[in-house]
Amino acid sequence: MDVQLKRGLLDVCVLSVLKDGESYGYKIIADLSEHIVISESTLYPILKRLEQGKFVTTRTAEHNGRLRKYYMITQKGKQKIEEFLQDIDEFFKVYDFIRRQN
Amino acid sequence: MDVQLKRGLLDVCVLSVLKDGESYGYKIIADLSEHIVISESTLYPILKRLEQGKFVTTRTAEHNGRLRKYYMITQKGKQKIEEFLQDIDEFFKVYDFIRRQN
DNA sequence: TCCTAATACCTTGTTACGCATAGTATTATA
DNA sequence: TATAATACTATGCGTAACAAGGTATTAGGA
Repeated sequence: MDVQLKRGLLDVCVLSVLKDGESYGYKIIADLSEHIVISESTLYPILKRLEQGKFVTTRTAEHNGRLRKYYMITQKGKQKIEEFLQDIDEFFKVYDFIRRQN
Repeated sequence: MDVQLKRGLLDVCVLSVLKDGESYGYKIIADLSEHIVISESTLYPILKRLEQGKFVTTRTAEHNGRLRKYYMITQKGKQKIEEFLQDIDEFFKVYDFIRRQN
């Protein structure tokens, strides 16, 4: 997908995955890959941002001798999804405008 | 609208306005303002990019003693709109994914 | 007459963010 | 024993929105 179009989606995509239950970096990429391509160097900064903004909380747990950082969506995170779903109406209206002559 | 969501739309919005006929900076802002907020410091770099990418051509003409730079969409510019309208399907699919739990 | 708004263009600097590349380390598998 | 998979992180680049500021002319109202 076009990079600029993705920018409006990636944060919410990650939150949306976490709404199904806690997850961790590597798995989020795998789960999202069916719907949108997201690389590690894109996801981890997003997760950091989301954590700093209190849209997610984290816990670190050992799994097969390796540390895994689990991310859980917060109430604020769920609200952000809701806001997105409301804001998107404006997007659709502009889309209709662009499509008007076709 | 959310800045990140806008990023996928602004270029195509400008091209879309020009598809109705040639126009100039100030008027493009006015015409678009019904649909999307775009400031001068956002539009003029966009117009420059579009011109460099041959999506628009320009002519400068005097109007009431002032110079106006008119922008006209090219075939390549019209193609870019078409590509957007095709790409947007992916966007909608991701949108459906985000909306799935609601 | 003077001032403000409107018209019309442009540049600079800041900030945000996607992503390629690279680095580290462990476990599973062929 | 080597390679793929798992798992996380940091650095640097390029793109783009936008606030702020600058220049210049014309129109209209006080």
